[in-house]
Amino acid sequence: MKDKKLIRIYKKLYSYFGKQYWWPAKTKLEVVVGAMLTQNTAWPNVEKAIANLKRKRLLSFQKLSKAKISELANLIKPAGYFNVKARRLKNILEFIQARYQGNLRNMQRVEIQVLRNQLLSVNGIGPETADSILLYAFDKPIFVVDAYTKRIFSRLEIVSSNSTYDEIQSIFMKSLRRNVYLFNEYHALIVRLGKDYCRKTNPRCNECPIQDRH
DNA sequence: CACCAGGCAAGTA
DNA sequence: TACTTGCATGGT
Repeated sequence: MKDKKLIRIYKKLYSYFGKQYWWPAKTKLEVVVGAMLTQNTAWPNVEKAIANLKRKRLLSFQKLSKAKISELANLIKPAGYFNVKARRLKNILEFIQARYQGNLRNMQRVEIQVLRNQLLSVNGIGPETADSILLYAFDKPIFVVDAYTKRIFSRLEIVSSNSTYDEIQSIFMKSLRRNVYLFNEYHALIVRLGKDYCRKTNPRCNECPIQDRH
């Protein structure tokens, strides 16, 4: 199924907003940590939490692994849900230690669907977090679906409002070339659009670059 | 002041 | 299977 609409919308967004330069992190580990912390949380709050970890020189695999959950919880407070997220960080760290000897480079070589299933088996990693890690930490060609994607594209009647994560993902991946750069920018552009334009309280909705109501 | 943010898991019927 | 609720800080 060759839906050109998705390509058209991508081009519109890209020419309107330009390149988004995601993910805003230097290392794979920082992407993983950021992906966990940003669950249902505004990015600026995640930045504060990560800055706290960096200030304590804790943003390395070994240091994070040694840190107590209570210490992590205390440092990541600005990102919200800090008790839950500290536990979840430990879960992914323990998984990487057990399965990959704590070496993120070992994960890079693993086939995408295999790695995706492994990530999904970790308590605290759902489909969006798994796919964010795959795409933005490991450069795997997979499309990240989030709340904005669902809302905006269901109002455009490209997906239905009761579609599941996998259904929406499948629609995007069937109509787009399997290309890491494209998937990277497209998701980032959707977030940009959703944040800056497409919300009820925002009067700028009129000047929305894809010309519709979301 | 209310609302919500780059979700997820666990509980309920 | 299909909802609902808890988790929590900080920006608008």
